[in-house]
Amino acid sequence: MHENNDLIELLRNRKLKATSKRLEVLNLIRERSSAISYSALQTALQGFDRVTLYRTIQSLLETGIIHKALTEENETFYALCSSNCTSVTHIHEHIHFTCIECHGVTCVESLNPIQLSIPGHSIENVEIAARGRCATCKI
Amino acid sequence: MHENNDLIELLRNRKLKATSKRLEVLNLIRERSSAISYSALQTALQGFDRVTLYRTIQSLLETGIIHKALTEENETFYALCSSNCTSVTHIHEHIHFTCIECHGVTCVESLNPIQLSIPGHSIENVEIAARGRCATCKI
DNA sequence: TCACAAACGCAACAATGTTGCATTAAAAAG
DNA sequence: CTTTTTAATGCAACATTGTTGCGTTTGTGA
Repeated sequence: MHENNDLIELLRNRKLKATSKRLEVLNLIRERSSAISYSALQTALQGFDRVTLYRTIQSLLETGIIHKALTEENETFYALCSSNCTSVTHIHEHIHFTCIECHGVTCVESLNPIQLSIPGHSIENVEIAARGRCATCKI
Repeated sequence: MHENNDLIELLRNRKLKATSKRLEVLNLIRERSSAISYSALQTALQGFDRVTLYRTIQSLLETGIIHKALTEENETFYALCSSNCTSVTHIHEHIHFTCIECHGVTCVESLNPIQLSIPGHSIENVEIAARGRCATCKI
């Protein structure tokens, strides 16, 4: 393992052991600009035990290292959290954008911060999923 | 079957046969104020074949009679579409609100219409999932 | 009422979720 | 640096949901 010092620190800050499996998973998620689907993770991680992948994802989710991207696809997508997420604070201001052409899922920042209010309800956090064409597929 | 005439019409408009199974499912979805989870559907529909439920949901989704509610829960929730949805036009302006106390999922209207724009991207539709406390659980 | 197309139920298999437990690897202690 | 402690992994096993094919049943239009 080479340039993983930052990932190792990321894990240790969350009291997770910096194991080779977790580093493999995190490297995969980090190295792409878009979110990665569960099946893509599986495919890339040949020889990885199914349960290990399952539990690795769980612990990374719980500790705020990665997050799920809500999409209308039937698959689950994962992406790295912004640096200030923890198991307690786990809030993203960004939008999960699904391209209806290439099916890539990316985290993009919204220009204008979304301010929602629903009468009688208290709102803790808000997730936004948009569908459309990404810059590459827009013709 | 009693007051199902409107549901029968709804199905026939979409060129779906108004079968007893579909009416059962639609009645369940309609009769509650909140969205219904897959497992709740299954529980309520004892003796329903699993595949039939699966294909019923598929066809109702495809024809714009019901829609999925995106939530951060691990379950899928379903709710009736607004009356003008079809297989082509399938757009909702409302928000899917998940209560972190009672775990109910409801479709609520947003006060101010959300206007998003992402540089370089074309946006076809937007889904918003909010989490918080509903009016009942807000103490 | 009949014929046809659509929907259903069953069987079967695939993919993913989930738990317990023995083994192994990482981190902390000495 | 070695030992001890603790967490993570791999395996087995089972649960849940997704998905397809096909013969039978049901709804609908002729």
